[in-house]
Amino acid sequence: MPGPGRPRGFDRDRALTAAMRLFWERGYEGAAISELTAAMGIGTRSLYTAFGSKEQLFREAVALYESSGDGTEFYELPTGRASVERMLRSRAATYADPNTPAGCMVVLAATNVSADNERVRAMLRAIRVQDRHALITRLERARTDGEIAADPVPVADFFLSVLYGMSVLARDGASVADLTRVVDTAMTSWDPLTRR
Amino acid sequence: MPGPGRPRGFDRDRALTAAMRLFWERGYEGAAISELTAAMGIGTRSLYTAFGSKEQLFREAVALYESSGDGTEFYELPTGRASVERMLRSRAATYADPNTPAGCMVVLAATNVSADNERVRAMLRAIRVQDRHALITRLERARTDGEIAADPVPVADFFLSVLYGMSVLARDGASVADLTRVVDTAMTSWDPLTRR
DNA sequence: AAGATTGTGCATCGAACGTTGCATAATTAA
DNA sequence: TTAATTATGCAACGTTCGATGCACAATCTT
Repeated sequence: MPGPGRPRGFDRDRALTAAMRLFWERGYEGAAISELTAAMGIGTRSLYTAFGSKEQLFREAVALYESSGDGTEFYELPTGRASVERMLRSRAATYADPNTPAGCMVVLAATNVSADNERVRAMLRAIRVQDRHALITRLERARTDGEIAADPVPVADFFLSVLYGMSVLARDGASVADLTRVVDTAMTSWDPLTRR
Repeated sequence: MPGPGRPRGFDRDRALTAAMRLFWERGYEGAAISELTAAMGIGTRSLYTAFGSKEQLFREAVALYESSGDGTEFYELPTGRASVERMLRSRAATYADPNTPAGCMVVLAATNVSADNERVRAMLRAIRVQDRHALITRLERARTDGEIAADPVPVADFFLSVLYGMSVLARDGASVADLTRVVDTAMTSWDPLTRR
């Protein structure tokens, strides 16, 4: 259903994917419009007609990033331990995947930003906070199930810390095998959590 | 020993400290020269006369940052466990100190940069790699001492991951108490490392 | 065929970026 | 006192940033 008007001369989804990759690699401010248009294979005017502004393009890119990766389906696994472990291993594999930029876009793309773009930074933080609460919720269930005895909040923060740190390690060149071993070590912390 | 010429009209160390704080908070590219001069209380020309360029100012700021925090003296503690634990607790306290910007400058100030400033990013990564090898060296000693049985490299990467992740948690608002609990949990991974 | 609507290329906008030239001020050395 | 040397304020540099005005192209609707 094209509607009236001249049809778009490029594939919007492919262009958005290219923008996502560049934002992922360079961060919000590190990716210039001129670089984005080059990567997307379109002109400046087409970018603004199709996406509105750099910030709106970034928001769409983040939404695509989130919908591309595995969501929160690991949290439906029967045990808290399996949920956390699956989450960490899945992320480790994508963070160090040589076919995509290293690390997590939500963690890295706006860690430090100029005063003008604080909104962008706050947006990514909101996603992290939301993900944190999803993890806390899963760990609370693990406690009511009698699987762990510890307070879920610090446990969640511990595994989040490992998760976030893996993004930096990946940026510094860590392989999937390297990150997998990090997860192995992190999971040895699980058993002590079962005891009060 | 002033030497010839008009004397500098400001305290160079205090100005550098102010620059360090702004770089720490906003990152290399996020801190504009105009903001730096405002924070340092000097004019543009004085900044360039005294420090040469933005990149040189940043390098001095990083050097100051490194010399300000505690160095690697925890690695001289008798056990590997005490070394690692002291390092993590010390960093946790500074990362969430309300009197300074949250997190670690070396981790956060150049995680994503534009193509022009890749050198700055590489410089901070070099520091991280160097710190990583200091930790690996300490853990190798722990193994030869018979304190741990595991391979030191993945163990180092695990604790580094926790460390790096704490910077992100601190940026998202974690308190010293929060990070301390993260360290508590991380240290429960130590005992399993002693067994093969 | 005519009108309405939307996309694209070109040129360019104002603002901010990091940086510098120049005249002048303030000091030491001769 | 004079010369040499360094610091500062002012104004501006060239470049890049994100964003836009406008003419024209290409489609749907009537």
